[in-house]
Amino acid sequence: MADLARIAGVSTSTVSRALTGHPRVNPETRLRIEALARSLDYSINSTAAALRSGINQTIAVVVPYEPGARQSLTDAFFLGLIGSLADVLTERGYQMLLVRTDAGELPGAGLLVRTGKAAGLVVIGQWHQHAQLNALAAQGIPLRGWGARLEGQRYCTVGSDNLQGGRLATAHLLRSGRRRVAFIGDVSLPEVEQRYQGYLAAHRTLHVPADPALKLTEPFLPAGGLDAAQRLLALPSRCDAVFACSDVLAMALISALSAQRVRVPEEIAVVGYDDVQLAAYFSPPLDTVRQSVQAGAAALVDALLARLAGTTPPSRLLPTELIARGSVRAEPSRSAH
Amino acid sequence: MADLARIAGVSTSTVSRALTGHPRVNPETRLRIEALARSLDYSINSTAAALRSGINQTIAVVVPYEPGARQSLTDAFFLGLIGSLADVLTERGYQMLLVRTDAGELPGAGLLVRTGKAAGLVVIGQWHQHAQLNALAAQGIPLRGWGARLEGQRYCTVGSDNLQGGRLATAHLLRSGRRRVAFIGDVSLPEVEQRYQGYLAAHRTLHVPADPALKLTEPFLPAGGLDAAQRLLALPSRCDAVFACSDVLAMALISALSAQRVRVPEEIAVVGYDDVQLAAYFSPPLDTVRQSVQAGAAALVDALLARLAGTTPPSRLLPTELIARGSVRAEPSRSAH
DNA sequence: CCGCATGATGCAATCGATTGCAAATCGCGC
DNA sequence: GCGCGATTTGCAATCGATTGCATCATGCGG
Repeated sequence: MADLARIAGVSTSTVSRALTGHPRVNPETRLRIEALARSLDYSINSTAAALRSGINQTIAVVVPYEPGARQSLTDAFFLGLIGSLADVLTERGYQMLLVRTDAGELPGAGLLVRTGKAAGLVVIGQWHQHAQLNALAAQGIPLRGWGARLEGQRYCTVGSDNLQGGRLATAHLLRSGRRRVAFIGDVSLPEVEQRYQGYLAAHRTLHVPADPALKLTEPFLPAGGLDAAQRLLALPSRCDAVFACSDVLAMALISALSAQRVRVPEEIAVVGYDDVQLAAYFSPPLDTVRQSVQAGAAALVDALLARLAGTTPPSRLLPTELIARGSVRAEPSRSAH
Repeated sequence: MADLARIAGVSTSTVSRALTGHPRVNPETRLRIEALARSLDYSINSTAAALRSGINQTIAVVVPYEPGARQSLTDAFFLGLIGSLADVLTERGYQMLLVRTDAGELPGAGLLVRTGKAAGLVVIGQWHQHAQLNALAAQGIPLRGWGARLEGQRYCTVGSDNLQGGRLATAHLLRSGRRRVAFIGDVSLPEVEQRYQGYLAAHRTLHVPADPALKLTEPFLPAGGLDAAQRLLALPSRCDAVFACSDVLAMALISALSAQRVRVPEEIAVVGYDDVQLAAYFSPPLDTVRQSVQAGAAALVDALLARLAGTTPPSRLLPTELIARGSVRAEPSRSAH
């Protein structure tokens, strides 16, 4: 910048003001400087600018992995959410830092803000780190998380209405005449627990008893779906429907069932969760509870930006929507049997 | 840092040296300063450090969107690649900036490096921006791209061996006895064109004539698969196999075919490309050409870091692998019919 | 007891911008 | 021709570290 100033015959102050769009510069000086900058292809060093002005337009999206297990980031729903976050942040004029960290080291993510790398944090993922997030929030780190709203929460979250989602899915199955609905998911995760509560609520509302033996704990991985199929088929009294807590789980389950020549939806109806892109093209096309990644990403970003601007909006629950396609009741136009 | 120095009774030089692990500090002074820093929970401002030292440990991953069309980032393969890139970069001690930009503005991505936001670029995505990438590379921007190797390329790419992939997929279909194999993909994309060349090569090798009428141009979107199904079924002389250039395309196609009561693989065999996570759980389980996102991400990062270190390794072609499951020949244990 | 090698620390310049305040310039009316 | 307000521009301090070089303390041999 000093060079540029010398060549242009002005001071660096003027160059700085010209290039940052400061109003107190002579318009023609600005034009001259801009042209010169372009011809030298010079552009402002953003590190120095950030240091001096204290303004930071980058947000860190933190995706913890389970402590120890360095499993890679593959979850279809979260990947989609990351894609949408990138889009939304770009649109809002922010940069996105994508950060993987051990869930046990989550408090260390606070450094991203304290060291000035990011203005705030969006935490994404399946985790049990309620307390750690609270600690971060207590340190004053601007923070928004995707997930359930919990008791004693000092940070603010955005998530879909899991209770409603669980209720919708389960009611859909019960209303189609199913009576023994299995639940697959890891209820140690708050979001899943809430879906399970929805599952129970639907049973209560429709006066159908829920059999605790049909609650299967499985991780959010394809292997969980395969395992669930084994366990369901080994049950003394078989189920006639399954509510799986993610589409990936549901698809892996259906795949394992059809390998065992169990027909879906005729013998066992299945509802998933997330509405990932491929759910519509599965066969049978998957009935699922949609949580919109676009809406979720936008809500997360807006909430964080609001926090950075000083306001403190409450946690938000995004509505969920049941998408009926063909894994509960075969649609006449699609059924291949 | 000045405060910390005052409290510790030393100069900021010493604090800096203690905290960055400089050897010329008394070990016990260092311990004292580290303890103090921890108790005040102070940590080095990385913006200032980066400014002064000129060291930048962040890499920008750039994902262009088609000019004008602000379509959101949903491609399963690229999302998976992004996830793996995040993992690999973290492991190598780098931060990852995820950047969306209009493909027409790609040269602007050079600013990320010139302004000091990132040390180098990884460009990901389906694009026609050969010339623009060349321009970036000519400006001296450290750059690696995912994709095909092209004539006159001044930047270096990492990609899977599309020619081999196309050949593997097509030969697999022809060897299963199919004689009319359709090709679905957008050959204006270099990677797809190479897969098409592989498709032709396989026909030549196996002495089967390739019918140009079976080459359908479709974009990499589920809608492309649906459209392809319509067009294939409307053909005067039907095909008995399809090589689809992505798994998403293949799944959407199969979904549309079964809605029309065309059975896969009995009537039409299908091979996809990518081996996305859900391909194995589709029904029928999808035969596909695997490109490993982990290997791809690692190769991209290593190539870029090598470039940053001054060496210039050549472009790399990663091997592809055919995964046979059940969409060409039904596997006995899995067939549900 | 002195000189010197060695290791630890401090001084001050520096990275590349931004910005409050002062100074310079300009135009215009009296 | 002078004074004054409004614009433009420049000076210099500042953001928070890093680092070459000088200085200081220490221990040890002579």
